[in-house]
Amino acid sequence: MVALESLKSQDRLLDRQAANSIRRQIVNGIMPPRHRLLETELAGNLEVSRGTIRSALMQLAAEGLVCQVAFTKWEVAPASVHEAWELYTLRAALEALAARLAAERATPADRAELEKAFAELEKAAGGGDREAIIDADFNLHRVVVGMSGHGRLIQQHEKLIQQVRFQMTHIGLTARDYHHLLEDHRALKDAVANGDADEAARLAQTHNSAEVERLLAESVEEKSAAAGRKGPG
Amino acid sequence: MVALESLKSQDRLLDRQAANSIRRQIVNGIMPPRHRLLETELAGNLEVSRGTIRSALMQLAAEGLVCQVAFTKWEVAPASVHEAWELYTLRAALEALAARLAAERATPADRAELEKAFAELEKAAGGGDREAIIDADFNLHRVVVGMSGHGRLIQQHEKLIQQVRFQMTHIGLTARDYHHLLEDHRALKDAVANGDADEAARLAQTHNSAEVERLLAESVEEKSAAAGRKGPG
DNA sequence: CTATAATCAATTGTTGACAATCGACCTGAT
DNA sequence: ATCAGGTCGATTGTCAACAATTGATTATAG
Repeated sequence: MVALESLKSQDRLLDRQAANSIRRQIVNGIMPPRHRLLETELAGNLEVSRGTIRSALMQLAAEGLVCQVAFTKWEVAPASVHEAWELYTLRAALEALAARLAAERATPADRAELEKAFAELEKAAGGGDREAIIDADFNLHRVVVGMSGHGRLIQQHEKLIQQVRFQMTHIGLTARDYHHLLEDHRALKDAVANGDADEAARLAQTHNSAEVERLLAESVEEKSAAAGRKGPG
Repeated sequence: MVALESLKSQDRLLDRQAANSIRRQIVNGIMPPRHRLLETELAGNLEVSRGTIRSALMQLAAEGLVCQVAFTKWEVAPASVHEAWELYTLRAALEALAARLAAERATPADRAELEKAFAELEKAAGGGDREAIIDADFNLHRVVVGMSGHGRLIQQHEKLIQQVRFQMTHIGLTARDYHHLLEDHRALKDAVANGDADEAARLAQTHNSAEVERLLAESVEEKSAAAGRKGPG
């Protein structure tokens, strides 16, 4: 199965593989924001030509993980509260649409997959493994979006998720307490499964908006703390 | 001014210029949906190397105007009612968010630009030049989105608009009567200018949803007409 | 005549060399 | 000491040759 998957002609291409490798390093925080990327260095590390690396970097730029300054340099995208704000507002809008469509079109198979994804999240929350919870969380959202039957939405959302993960690891956005997290997702799941499109859209919207609020609150906190440290001293 | 614009290092790059050239041909309907693109041919026409063309095609693929089949071919994206449906639902979601943000953040300069864009639309509608009306329409939306101060939203929207134009020219989605079109936009403009965020979001949403409805209605019409022609004959 | 396998031309994928550009460094004048 | 200008190394942009893959064509066996 895995062997067959990896033979998809897309993943055989060297530039895709290179992009995957670099993407992993960015999303997992190995390459920090603003980290400079040298084509020659990457080409050496991954043992492909510069042209191939160039192609990979262009893909990552289209995904918003890398920035290009023409004739000058490539660098890992910046991380900031504003970037995170952009991502969450976009995410709220896209997931609201996805939830609405998913609720309208849910098939029995979809509902089963949704329940399974939620059960995984429940299990992870019970276990308390932070990384597992985050994965299960993202995966549940991915399932909902997948149910929308909206190709562009699915694609955009996937890109968005990668960017969110990147920002999360560097902005240090902490997860909410697991009880609220679980209940939020249960409500969303139920609305989608019951075909209540308006409610599903509303929940998806507010779920993400809540994250934005927390983000901005934390950033104000940090700012005032920083001001306190270096302010009237 | 134009000279300075064209010196922006981005537009100096050959692959960007090539992408712009090909994009124009796709969006203006010179290259029809599913039209095959040969790297060598394009390279010959535009007098650049194949590598440069390849880079341009990758950009256009990221914009959704071109599809790639690995090891096999490039072709212009397909046009269909489903594609158009995806674009309009996405557009409704993005423009609703943009309108909300624009209403919340509008500055006097923004409001002036908005009024100007609306005046242009009014003038075009009075003139009756179809192409001019479409341009002014898109431009008004562009201004609203620009007011959002949301970089990713602006970028996504621009890509979306290009795809919409492409689908429009091939699906043959006709413009609504100018009176309704104008009043819709006036209402949106006023809501944004008055800072009524909820109303602005609602209007942006419904304005686009109405287009989807018309699109689907027309397509059903066509289908039944086609069925009638070849059906019980 | 059909189905299967081998062949081949057309096309895309990858590479290394060459050209253009930029920013840092150095120089020298005011 | 500061700032304008020039030089140079490092890096990105572009190209043309080479390799790999594909789908169509042809040959061949049943």
